Amino acid sequence: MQFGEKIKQLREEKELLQRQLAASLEIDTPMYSKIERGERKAKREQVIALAQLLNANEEEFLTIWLSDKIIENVGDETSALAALKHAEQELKKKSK
Amino acid sequence: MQFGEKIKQLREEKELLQRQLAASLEIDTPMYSKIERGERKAKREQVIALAQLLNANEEEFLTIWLSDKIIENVGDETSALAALKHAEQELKKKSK
DNA sequence: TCTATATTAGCCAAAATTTGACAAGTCATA
DNA sequence: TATGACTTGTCAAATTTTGGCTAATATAGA
Repeated sequence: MQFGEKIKQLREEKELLQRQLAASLEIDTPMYSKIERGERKAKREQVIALAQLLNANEEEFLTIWLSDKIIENVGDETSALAALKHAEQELKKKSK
Repeated sequence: MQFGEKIKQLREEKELLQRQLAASLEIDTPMYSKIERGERKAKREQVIALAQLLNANEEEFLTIWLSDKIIENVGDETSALAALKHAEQELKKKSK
């Protein structure tokens, strides 16, 4: 599940309109539409705002949103999976 | 192990100078130095060229290099690890 | 010390990417 | 047709990245 799908799903469950969420985020509707379709990426604060507006878990939202960014920049490299695993190891090192 | 450390290690084992590799890559020495220290990131073709120049495995080089990019853009998010795992799952879906 | 060579630090402008906004488009429904 | 919801396309402004230059620092040998 990607971020755009996620917020679309929740928005529809709550029967909200794009323009309502757009207004809350202080962006225009086309921009919100693009975020929902993954054509543009939300900024961190917007992710947080959306979690609140949609009564969702902020951590989960950030996780999915970050995951989108990661996938976007590994592109279609064949070594993508190996790189992800390598990155995990490096991250664990860093946190120690 | 990050990309910069890796090429530095191999370069020193082979007793090559930064300026020699820089020349092969057609960049100046300061730029090469920055790549080695991770201050700048190499471009894909440079990674491949370096693998050849240092008799190293191209796939491995690309993996480490990609991993650097990933780590750079997850920044210091607390959800970084979870995002990596999530991204792995999404990637696996995509490849199916 | 003096010199030469290797490496690093800082800076800047050009190039590339991202961003936000707008106008106009489609689609469905009354 | 008319309206409301959403999408598409385009554009310039803003931001980021890039490449390369100059100067600083370090290191080793004469």
